[in-house]
Amino acid sequence: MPKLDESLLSDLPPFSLLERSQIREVLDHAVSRRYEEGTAIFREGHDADRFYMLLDGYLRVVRTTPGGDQIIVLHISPGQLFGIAPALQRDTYPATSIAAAESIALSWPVSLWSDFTTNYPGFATESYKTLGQRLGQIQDTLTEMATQAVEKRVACALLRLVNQTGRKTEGGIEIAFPVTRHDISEMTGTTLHTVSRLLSAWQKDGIVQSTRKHIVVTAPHRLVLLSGIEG
Amino acid sequence: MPKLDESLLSDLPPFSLLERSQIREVLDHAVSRRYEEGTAIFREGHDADRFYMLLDGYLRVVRTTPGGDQIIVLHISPGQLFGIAPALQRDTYPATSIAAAESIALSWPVSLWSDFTTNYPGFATESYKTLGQRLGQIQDTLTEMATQAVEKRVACALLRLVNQTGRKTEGGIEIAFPVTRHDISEMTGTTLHTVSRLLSAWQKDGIVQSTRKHIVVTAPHRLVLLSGIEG
DNA sequence: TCCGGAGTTTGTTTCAGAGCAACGTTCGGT
DNA sequence: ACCGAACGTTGCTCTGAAACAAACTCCGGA
Repeated sequence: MPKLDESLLSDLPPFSLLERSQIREVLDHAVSRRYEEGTAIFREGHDADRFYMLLDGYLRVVRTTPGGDQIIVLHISPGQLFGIAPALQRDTYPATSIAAAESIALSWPVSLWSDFTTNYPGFATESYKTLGQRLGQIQDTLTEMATQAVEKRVACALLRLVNQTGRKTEGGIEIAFPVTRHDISEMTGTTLHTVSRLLSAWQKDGIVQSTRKHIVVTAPHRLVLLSGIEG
Repeated sequence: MPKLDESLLSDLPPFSLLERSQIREVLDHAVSRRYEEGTAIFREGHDADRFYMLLDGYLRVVRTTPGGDQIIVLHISPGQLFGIAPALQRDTYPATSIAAAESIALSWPVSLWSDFTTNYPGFATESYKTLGQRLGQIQDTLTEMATQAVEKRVACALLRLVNQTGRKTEGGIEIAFPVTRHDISEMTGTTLHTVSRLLSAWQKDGIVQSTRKHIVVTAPHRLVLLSGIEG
């Protein structure tokens, strides 16, 4: 295993207040690993024995119903902690996370969690902040799911992807990792058929531009309108 | 303000590991207040300046969409912490909480949060545990909302109420606080009409027994069946 | 080069459940 | 005792979106 470079972490919020030597410690305890697209990092219900930080790539966090239906609860972008079940006194992961594109993540054994929170200034604060954001975000999704029609939900989902992972290109904002119609249907609780129809219609209207597994939003403002008022 | 009795808190998880003298301290900083049915304890978006513990009664935690639709995110039962936005570094409450029945709650200024977590053993642990449970619960609801048909959702909602607040009576398990059809519709993202129809049907089948604002589940096992497999 | 599977599109059918409307019932206040 | 408001029930209509069905396209591997 090659030595990890300290600059990997020094700018990321949970570690940004640390001394150089502390970052060294953190890295020395970390395991770095690469995940191919489609690979699971951990699975729902398994022993929560490690916690993670995504360095590169994108993940989807997924829940499965007893009936076999899946839904995508949220996406993780580089620089975010995930699998932080230990912070919540859980002994088992509440969801599955899967690499949506080739990804790299660091991980630590849960036994270090309390060390991290007590010894490293800002780490606990930042972790709980992410947790708070995530809780709020899920509540948003829930509310949206309960009250909005499919078209608005899909518009919102697209906007969320764009805000979280979008990068500017000529002709619009591009979603930075592979997304299928099916993925979007699992974010919005609908069928891939309906999503496909909506995207086709929007493409005809010049709002989006999509090919297989790849979406560019050409007119974000018009998508905001469709999503109902505020962005 | 009368002196509060120490036995109020000594058995509740977040405080159960504390010395008598520590409980005294906690109580001396607390403000106790009574809320009439229908009163808001705090509202979405307002400054998160206090955190709370429900001593008696029941609360609903509610979110409102820009379009004016409401949904009930969760219910709070006696002994639970709520309004713990400060634990998540939020400066504003993410939802509104309303007394579903006459209720009594203690509260403390947020400035004490870090004192509590550092000085009182078990307090931090227990708080984050509740948080974790709540996050898991909301993910459950979200998944359910995204994948299940209305009938199952309503059945699940009823079972959740029963599990959380149900008490045995002759002839079934009774939900311990006033619930309207409209409330249930706001828990399940449907209309009060549909809920009314379902309850009528179930009453005819002898599964529930309801009068205005009051529901008794007479055949919980049959409701479990309707909710789809596991309880 | 061909094959198979994954992803996508589009048409048609069907129905659960929202929307609308009207009425009945219970409750609290005066 | 009465009134008005909040809560609940039920019938009818109509539509959004699921379900079913069938092809088409792209991609990677043998």
